[in-house]
Amino acid sequence: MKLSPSEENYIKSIYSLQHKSGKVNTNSLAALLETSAASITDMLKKLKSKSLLEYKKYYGFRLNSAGNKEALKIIRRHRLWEFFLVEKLGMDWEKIHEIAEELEHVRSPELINKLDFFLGKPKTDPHGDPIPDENGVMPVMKQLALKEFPINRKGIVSSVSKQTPEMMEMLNHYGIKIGTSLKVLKHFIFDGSLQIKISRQAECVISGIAAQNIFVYDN
Amino acid sequence: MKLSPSEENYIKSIYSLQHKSGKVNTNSLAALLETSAASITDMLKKLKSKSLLEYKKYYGFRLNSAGNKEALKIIRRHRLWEFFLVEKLGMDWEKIHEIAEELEHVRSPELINKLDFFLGKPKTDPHGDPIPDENGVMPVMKQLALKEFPINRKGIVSSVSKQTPEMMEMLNHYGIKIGTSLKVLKHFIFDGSLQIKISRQAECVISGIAAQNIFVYDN
DNA sequence: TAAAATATTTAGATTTGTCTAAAATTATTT
DNA sequence: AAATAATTTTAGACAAATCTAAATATTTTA
Repeated sequence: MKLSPSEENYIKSIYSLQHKSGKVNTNSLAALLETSAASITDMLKKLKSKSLLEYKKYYGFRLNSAGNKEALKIIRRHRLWEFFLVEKLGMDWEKIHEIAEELEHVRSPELINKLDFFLGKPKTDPHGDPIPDENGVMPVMKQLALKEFPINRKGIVSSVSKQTPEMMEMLNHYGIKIGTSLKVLKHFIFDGSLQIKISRQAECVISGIAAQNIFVYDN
Repeated sequence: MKLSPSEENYIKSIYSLQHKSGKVNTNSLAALLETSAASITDMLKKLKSKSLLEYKKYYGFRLNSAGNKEALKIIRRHRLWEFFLVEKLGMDWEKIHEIAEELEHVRSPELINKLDFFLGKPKTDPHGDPIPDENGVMPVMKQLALKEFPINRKGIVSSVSKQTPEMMEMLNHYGIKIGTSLKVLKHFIFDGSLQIKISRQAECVISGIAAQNIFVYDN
């Protein structure tokens, strides 16, 4: 199946809307892709004709299993390149997405599998999002809000809900990054705050609100 | 200056024809790009309107200094990616060109400069072709046919003239690759053959014809 | 349940890069 | 130098991906 960069972007965005917000419709997709609703309709017809999409006029649409497979390939490429850009080239988190958007459209499977190997077959990208393997299988890792994480169990920070500058400032203060290892020591019922131990640092206290927005893998 | 992948491919090909064969005309460019002469004319007008090209109808065309600069940027990206594909991912020589053709169109300067640094600022790509630096300057390295290389001086194999399977078979037999370090020990006048010492191997003899087609950097 | 609001699709145009076939220009040959 | 050959350009068409504006369908609301 040959796909143009544009077709790939639509597939990826449909996949993303299906999984993040559940609801996918012409307008939300147009908003995400910053294009017109008319363009969405045009492309839906095209993707349907390529058998990647179920689509009925006015009724709705959704990726079929072939479309899902393609989406997972694109996501795999995107996330592996993001990992490369951060871990090997040392680029900043904020700058990598745009570049990975371009690199992801290079469709050589051999390239991607060798890149995967070179990077040490990472399970997650720098944002903590899982990287599908070469069969399109997402590694399933139980991910919990730090707030819900059991006491005295070692966890690995997997993602944060909003990557605002304010959030980044706070994480920076605590010395928390994706991949940071930590433990919850105690919950204070009074204000919902938590006492935690971050690896190689002294114990500290973090607010309940913060702990709701930091996600951790069981480990 | 924003350039589409297609425009970049034209610029690169014009540069290549100008430097390799000297003569650039509509038909030779059409042959190289595997497209029609009419398409060439169309693009020449466009590149002229973008002030990258001098062009007079029926008369001829050539990159101006802005066009040359763009060409060198594209070549830099291409060769750095080729180096990456071979040296970091371990891909085969034959497969890398096609992939680098795609990667080269990702135009982020920060990406390319970080990649350059990550790769150790290589001077040449896996084929031995020089990689322009970030100012668009080609590293000038004196390159000589092995046949003409002075006796008892250390040289680095920089390129081979024809990359035919026959040539590759022979190079493989001798254990010669791009980057291989060697010395010429003796010239046999009788048949033009040379006795050479390849690093970490026993001395051996190579024919004059072979030695005319293997190029070496002074070192 | 009509009317109004919202969402989606169609119709027709535009841009980019390409094509073929014909016309124009330049080069070569007799 | 005229005829022929080769090269280059133009004219007009096409496909992909987009757009705006109008038409159509669905949903909400009063």
